[in-house]
Amino acid sequence: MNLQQKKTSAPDTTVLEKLRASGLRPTRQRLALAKLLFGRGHCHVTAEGLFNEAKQTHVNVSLATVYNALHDFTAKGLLREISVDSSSSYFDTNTDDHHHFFFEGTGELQDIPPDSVRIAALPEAPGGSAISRVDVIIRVRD
Amino acid sequence: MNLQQKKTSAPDTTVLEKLRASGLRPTRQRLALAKLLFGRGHCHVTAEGLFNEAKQTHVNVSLATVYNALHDFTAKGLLREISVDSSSSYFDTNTDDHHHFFFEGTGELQDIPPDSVRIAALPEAPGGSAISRVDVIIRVRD
DNA sequence: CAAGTTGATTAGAATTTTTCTAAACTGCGA
DNA sequence: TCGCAGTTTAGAAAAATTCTAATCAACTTG
Ligand SMILES: [Mn+2]
Ligand SMILES: [Mn+2]
Ligand SMILES: [Zn+2]
Ligand SMILES: [Zn+2]
Repeated sequence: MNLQQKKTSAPDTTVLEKLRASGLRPTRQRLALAKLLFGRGHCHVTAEGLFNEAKQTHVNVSLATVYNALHDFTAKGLLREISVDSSSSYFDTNTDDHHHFFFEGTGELQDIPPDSVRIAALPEAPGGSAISRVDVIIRVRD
Repeated sequence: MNLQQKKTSAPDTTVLEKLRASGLRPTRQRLALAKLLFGRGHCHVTAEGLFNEAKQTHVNVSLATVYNALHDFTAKGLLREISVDSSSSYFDTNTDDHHHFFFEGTGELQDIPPDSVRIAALPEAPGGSAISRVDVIIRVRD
């Protein structure tokens, strides 16, 4: 149950290179998860959600490995983590600077077109600290 | 260990009335927690943090009761819940419309003076949904 | 190219955070 | 005062996340 990668006959070159470029070993588990994450358009996933997708695709990884991969990808800038809700955190395959709608009923996230939010004034970062990110979350009731 | 309220000889009238006005029974446990929360200036607490304060003040409540009280207070508009961090959610005694600095190192929250953030443009709420709140969180590295 | 070394990775186990639900309590009407 | 009904509490359970020991694989050496 702990087989590691074997040379895939038709590797998804794009995803493979994405991992290599970031300095993460393209293991069988990471490749499979990266394919699920980056193989189609941008999406917002939870650990549990990605884990379930993996199961459906017969990709055998533990939930802990899903967390590890999500955190590793985030640390390398391939994903962005978003906290909107105490229930669980979301990971966003869109790492461009952008903001979100959060649908309180369904728990879903949706990107907001970058230009439709404009912040006119921002305060100074307090005492010797530096701004690392500004998150705008528009909560909507559906 | 399950004694309920008994008439306190010198009740904190302000806190007592705050609970009565919101329609929550002013039980011994809620009064004690409300006193910790509202008895001083505005603050941002986690369930665990408030639970520890309670222990230090020899207020005997279970952690589950702290969660119940925080959620009840939030439902009645006495508190506001904030998600910034997957580790745990925060509850804010300041229910006015305002935004936050989040110190990534220490995990602390700090209010931003209301006028120093101005949002110039906001998008329409998508398809038949209505905006319930806009949260701006400025993450800073300390 | 085999074996040994070392650092990276995986995933079961443990921990932390939050919620559920049965029991305890309280307010009210008889 | 007593019993009933809705409310509240908190131990137990569940859900979310992290820890760590075992495993794996890249690299070095012979
Ligand atoms: Mn959590
Ligand atoms: Mn949880
Ligand atoms: Zn997004
Ligand atoms: Zn605040």
